[in-house]
Amino acid sequence: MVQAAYALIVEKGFEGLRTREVAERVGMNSATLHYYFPTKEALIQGVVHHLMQELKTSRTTVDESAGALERLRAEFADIRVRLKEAPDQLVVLTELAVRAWRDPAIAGILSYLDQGWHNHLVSILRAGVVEKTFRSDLDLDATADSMMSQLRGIGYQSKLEHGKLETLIDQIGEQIERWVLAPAAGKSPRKRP
Amino acid sequence: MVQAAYALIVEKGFEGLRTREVAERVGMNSATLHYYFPTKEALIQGVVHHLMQELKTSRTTVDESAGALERLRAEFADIRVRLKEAPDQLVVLTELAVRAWRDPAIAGILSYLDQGWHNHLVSILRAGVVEKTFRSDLDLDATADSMMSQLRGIGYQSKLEHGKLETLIDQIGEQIERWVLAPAAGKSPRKRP
Amino acid sequence: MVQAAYALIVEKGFEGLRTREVAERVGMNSATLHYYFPTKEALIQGVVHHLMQELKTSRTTVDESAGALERLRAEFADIRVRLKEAPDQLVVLTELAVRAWRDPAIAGILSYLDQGWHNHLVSILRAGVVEKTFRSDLDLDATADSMMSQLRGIGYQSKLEHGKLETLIDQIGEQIERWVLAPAAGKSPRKRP
Amino acid sequence: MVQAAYALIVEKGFEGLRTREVAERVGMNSATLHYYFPTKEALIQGVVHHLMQELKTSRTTVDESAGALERLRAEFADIRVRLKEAPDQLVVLTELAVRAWRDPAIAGILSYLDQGWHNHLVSILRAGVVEKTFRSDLDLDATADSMMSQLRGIGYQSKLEHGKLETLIDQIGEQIERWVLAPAAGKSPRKRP
DNA sequence: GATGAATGAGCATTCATTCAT
DNA sequence: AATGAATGAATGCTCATTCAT
Repeated sequence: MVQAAYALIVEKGFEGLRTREVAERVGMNSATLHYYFPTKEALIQGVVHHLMQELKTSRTTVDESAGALERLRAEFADIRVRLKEAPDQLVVLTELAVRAWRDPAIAGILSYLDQGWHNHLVSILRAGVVEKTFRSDLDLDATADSMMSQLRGIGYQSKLEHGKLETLIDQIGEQIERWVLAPAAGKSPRKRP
Repeated sequence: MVQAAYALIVEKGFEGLRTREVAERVGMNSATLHYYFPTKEALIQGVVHHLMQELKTSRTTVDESAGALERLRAEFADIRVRLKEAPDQLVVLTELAVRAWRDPAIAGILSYLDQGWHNHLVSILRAGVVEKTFRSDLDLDATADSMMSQLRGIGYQSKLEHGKLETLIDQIGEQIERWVLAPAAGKSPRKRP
Repeated sequence: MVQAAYALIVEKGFEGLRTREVAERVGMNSATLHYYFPTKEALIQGVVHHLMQELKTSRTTVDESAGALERLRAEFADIRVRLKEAPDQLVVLTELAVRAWRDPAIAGILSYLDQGWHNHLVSILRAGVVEKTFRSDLDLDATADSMMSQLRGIGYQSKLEHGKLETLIDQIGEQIERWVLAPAAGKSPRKRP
Repeated sequence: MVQAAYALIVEKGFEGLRTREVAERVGMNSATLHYYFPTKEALIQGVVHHLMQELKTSRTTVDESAGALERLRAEFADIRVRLKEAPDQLVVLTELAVRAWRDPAIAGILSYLDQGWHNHLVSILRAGVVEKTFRSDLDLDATADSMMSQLRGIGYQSKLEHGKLETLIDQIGEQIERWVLAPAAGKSPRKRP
């Protein structure tokens, strides 16, 4: 039900979301749909919450004991996996982001999500600074924000052909690493094992 | 007329665009509007072309003789100026980008625009490499793409408060410069092997 | 159950009567309501019968041995009391009267009620004529009908402020008495003791 | 258009008024109806104003120079004529009166109408007192109100068979005259010349 | 060129009623 | 007896588009 709506949004966008069609896909009367979601808005909220759940469960697992760099790379890996296996998430998220411009309810939810992401990134960066893997003069908040913006930029293009996206992520990942890493003495830190 | 539609899209998004309201704002009958733009799609095309024109005329002027770095910085300056003086352009552009996912006509136009932008960036980067300001091993296409993605990521947030956006651009600008610049002789920490 | 419907009709009229809301107020499922009243019409019938019961039990008590004038005045007193203590009855009755125009079932019930009222009034009037308190040339049926019409007129305004209604009843009561009473020799018949 | 709605209300009451059906009767698309009356409420307002117009134009004409009694009788004659020739007016008016209980907009219009009627009656009564046709101790306001209530009571029964209504009006008319007229010296005031 | 009027196809939502449990 | 879930048939209203003038 929520998933039918979800799929429909992926296909036709919020603009093309029709309660009738959602009901039809689930194989129920449109009145029945309204029995569960009294209003279209409520249905959308359902979709939003569904998406939130999916976004919260990260796609990649890292040891808590892992180093900051590894955890940072995991972030990129996460996006990479999502882009490949569940690009729909990014699609809906983007539609949501645009809709949030005019819908305070969605804006609220999204900003809550962003806050969590921001904090998560900051904690990684801070850990990196502490363990001296990352530059000591790193502006944690600003760097987290710029990372988010860059990753978002990628997400916004989730309909691109996959190959191009891979290259994009790699390049931006490297760029960020180069930005973040402490200048190592003698050997290059940015080589991947 | 096109401008009224443009303004309406900024205010309410594509979803909230009504031919009647556009006509009303111009002070004409909605039938008259349909005389000029036989279909809503045509009107949107008009808006798209209008936007294209505005996007093409860059907001910052640089000497043709300027160095590559200067020209690169001008790109960022351009976004910064737009974000301040004409954020509407970015708003509509973003809406358009999302709509392009399902509308091949718009997708075509946008990809044409992107092509132009890509080529422009590549030419800057190539110049930088030639004049040895930029790294000689730079992947021109990939770097141009990543720049575009990053700048787009910023544009997508054009409704953010202006202060935060400034910081964002600065940070990303610096990041890209660090990525692109040739290692100065002797003490560059960001050296590639 | 019937009372919940009754109350709802008072609040929102027949137009605003929803089976779901009735069930809700009784604290039961709307399906259960339909178990007892298979149709909305049936529920309304229930309300009608409930109202009939309440209307039949007069609000004022008079000795059977009382004089015709006294019994006539009791009729007015009855309305006056109802208007004060149970205006809802008149409200529902009025709604019902209007509905009866198109609903023969209700029309039947109401006309039965009217018949009873008519006969009751006629019996009072006849008694008055017999005991010579009332004019001998009184047209019993016509007078009863006109009384009913006048009292109904009052009932139809049961949402008026109470003070005005009191005055109205008094005035009309006096008027009817003046009409009905036999011309007394020498003194004015319309003075109340 | 308004007339179709008017007719529909007469037939099925406000409860049975459907914009679609109104449009259908006029032979137009229901969207066209909404072009003229953007909302159902607006359509009803149209009906109300139409009715007001019809109610204002009295059905009987009396010389301005006529005596108070004659003018009073004209009032009754007016109702009698309406009841015969345009009972619909009374039907709709009654529906309106009931609806006014919950709809302030209609309540306002109706109370405005009542005010006019009240003033009109008072002016007749006052004239009668001045010319000494009517009792000098007449409470003008109260009498006007009671007359209105009584006439309304008749209107509320406008679906009755015509014969009964005639009798009703006559009886109540006589009653009111008896109430209002100054006691003539020597002969009964209720005899009609 | 311009417009008032008209319209078809839809849309979210409502509501009395039904049905399996 | 009771109920959660389901449903068909509306219902008021919207909107891009068309058409006669």
